[in-house]
Order: sequence, then structure tokens, then C-alpha cells
Amino acid sequence: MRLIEHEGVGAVSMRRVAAELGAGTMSLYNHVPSKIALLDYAAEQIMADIEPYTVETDDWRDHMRAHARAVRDHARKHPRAFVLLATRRMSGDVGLRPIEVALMNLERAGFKGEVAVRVVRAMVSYLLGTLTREMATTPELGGVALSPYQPIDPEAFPRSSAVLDELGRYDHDMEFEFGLELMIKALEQYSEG
Amino acid sequence: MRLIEHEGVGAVSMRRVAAELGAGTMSLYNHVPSKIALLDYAAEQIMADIEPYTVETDDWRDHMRAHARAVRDHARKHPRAFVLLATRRMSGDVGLRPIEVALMNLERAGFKGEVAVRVVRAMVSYLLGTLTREMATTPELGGVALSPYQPIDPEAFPRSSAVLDELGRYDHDMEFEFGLELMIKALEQYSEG
DNA sequence: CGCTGCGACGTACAGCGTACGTAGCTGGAT
DNA sequence: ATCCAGCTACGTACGCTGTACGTCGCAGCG
Repeated sequence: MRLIEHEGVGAVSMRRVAAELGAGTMSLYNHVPSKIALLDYAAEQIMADIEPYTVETDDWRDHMRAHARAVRDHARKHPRAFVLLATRRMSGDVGLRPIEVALMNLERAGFKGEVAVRVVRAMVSYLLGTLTREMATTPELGGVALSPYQPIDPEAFPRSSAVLDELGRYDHDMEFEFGLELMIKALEQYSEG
Repeated sequence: MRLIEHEGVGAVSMRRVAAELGAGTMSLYNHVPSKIALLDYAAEQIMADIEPYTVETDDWRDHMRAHARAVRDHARKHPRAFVLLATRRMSGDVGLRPIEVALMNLERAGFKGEVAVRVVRAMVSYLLGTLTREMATTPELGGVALSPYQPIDPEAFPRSSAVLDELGRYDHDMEFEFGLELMIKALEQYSEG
């Protein structure tokens, strides 16, 4: 985990890990069947370390906001490790816990059964999408910090060039909250109609 | 592209590509500065190949549905190649064109300027999230096709075990449309109030 | 005492990206 | 006609990767 957070997933090699542990390279294989399994385990660890949120009200919206923000906070604290979660599918208790929490909360909002599962999945998709994109733009290692847009041809892309400033600016806080509120609005309306 | 689609991004090596082209490995470097640049170019190609949607009405909702479905259809046609888009940020004309189309359509719905950009980004995040997840579960190469959930402890996870069947089933069509309609509902409400 | 199993370790192999040096050809300048 | 610059192709080599395989020593048990 230390290696991942300091130098990124790409820096993880069996030789590096073994050296960091002061052990022989192949000794690792007595504890882990393959490198993939090692990274799977690291991903589980990251997922398990997401801090449980606390909230004072009983409003499902506040719970949803708090839960989403807890995930995002965790991602921002471990940006290089978080990418491991994007592609992996978690099947154990570790992956089930946040789902259980979400289902519990959605029950408050009147969502049950199949629909609740769909809502959870839509939410997870949005979260994974924004956070993956946000982490990809953090300046540390490879991320583009500032405006990646050269002057745009206004004839070919009139709308884009009209909002060129906004396209080049990234206010991740704002954008995250915007998308989150969008989802909440949608769910409010869904549960009513 | 042939190599990516048949054997996945992981099978792409400079030696393989060169062999496929009947050329020497290092000859590739006369046309491409690095392997990363090669994959960047492949990603651009994939993005450029997304088929423009056609729609008969002027309703922004129908346009949004058609656009989203066009992206998904493309992703499903080239599942192994599509993952290249998840992490990359496109800055040229190729990346701008879909944005321009989206902005044009959002104008119909009354979204302009900064807000329109935020809507586009939220939409892109959702699309990238669902499609990444969907592609990760396609049975071809590495995907888990059927229920990955072992029997769940009903005491620890009562809600999850109540919907165990749904958790194990993936109806990607349904789920995609569900999330899409959720976003549309949210935007409708947003533009009204 | 001897055996069995497990953890640690070194060696080796096939493959990777690419830096570097070296050819051959081709078009323009002299 | 001659020469040279620049482009493309290619082979070799370096340092890295994941891991299959064989060996060694030690701990626990019959």
C-alpha cells in the first residue's frame, strides 16, 4: 500500500514489493498466488478502509450525500490506489457492506427490491465515473491540471468555443456536488411519480 | 486495432504490432514516438468512429437518448478497445465533436454556459462509469457472466440477501436505460425549478 | 530418530519498452 | 555529376517484468 500510494500502481512489481519487505522475490508466492491476486487484495483493502459516514438526520438525501462524500474523500486521500477499484468487481463482504448501507438508506426513500438495486448501480456508476475522471486530472503523476484546450475554431465548434473558459476549468468540488444533487433530484421525482 | 479487438489491449506490444505489420520492431518508432502515443492514437480512432446518431424529433430528451445509445452501441461493438477511453482525456477535435453535439442539444433544453458544461460532464461521468462496468462484465476475457454472489449471511446483510437474485443478475440494457432516464428526469426538473 | 510439509530463496526463461548505431534510398543543392 | 541531408528500416542490447521450477533449512509429529 505504501508503494502504491507513493509511486503508483505501475511501480508495483514483485521485485519492488519483496525488496521493500526485505525478502526474496519468490518468497511472496508463498503468501499470494499471483500479482493479480495481490492487487485484488490491495483493492479490497482500499474498499474496506472507506470511512463509515455519520449523519444526524434521518433524511435519505443527507445519508446519500454523506455516503457519496465519504467515498470521494477516501478517493482523494488515496488517488493512486483508488484506480484499482474502477475495474475490479468485489464479491466478498467488503464489497457487500456499502451496498447494504445504500440499500438500507434507499429503503427510507421508498426504494425496494429490483428498483433499489438499479438505483445503487446507477449511483455506483456515476461515482466511479466522476472519481475516475477526477483522479485522472490530479496534477500528481500524469494528470492535466490546467486548461488542456487550445484555442478552438469557432466556426466548427461554436458552442464549445463560447464556453471555452469553462471547458478548461475544473472545479471538482462543484462538479461532484452538481452531479450528486442531480441524482438526488432524479430519485426524489422517481419516488413521487 | 485488429489486435486490440481480437486479443485485448494487453496483447498489444511493439513486437506483436510490428510482426502483424510485417516490419521490424523498431521501425514503428519512425512513425510513433512511444507505445503510449500509439495507444493514445488508437483511443482517438475509437472515439472518432462513434457513429453519429440520427433522430427525427426536436425533443432534447430524444437527442440525449440517441446520443447515449450511440455511445453504448459503439462500446458494445468494440468492448476491448473501449476501455482505452476510460482513462484518457481527449483534447483535439475528436474529443470536442461529441461535446459540441451535446452542448447544442442542451441548448434546446435551456442549458447554457457553465451549467451546460457541468451537465455534459455529469453525463460523461455516468456514461463512462456504466459502460466501463458493463464491459468489465462481458464474458469474453475476464468478465464475470453469472451471479458472482455466494449465499449471503442474512444476519449481517439482511437487505442484500433479500435482493440476492437481483444482485446476481445483470440486465445491462435495462440498467443502462434506467440510469439514462434518471438523468433525463433530473435535468427536466432542474430546468424547470 | 526420521519423515513430512512449509517457507524462503536463487536461477532461469520468455517477454517487455526502447536507446542506440547502422545501413539504404531519395531529393535537392552545388 | 557529385555530394549531402534526411527519412525509413532494421538489429542489437540493456534493464526490467511475472513466474515456473528446484533446492535448502527448519519445525512438528509418528
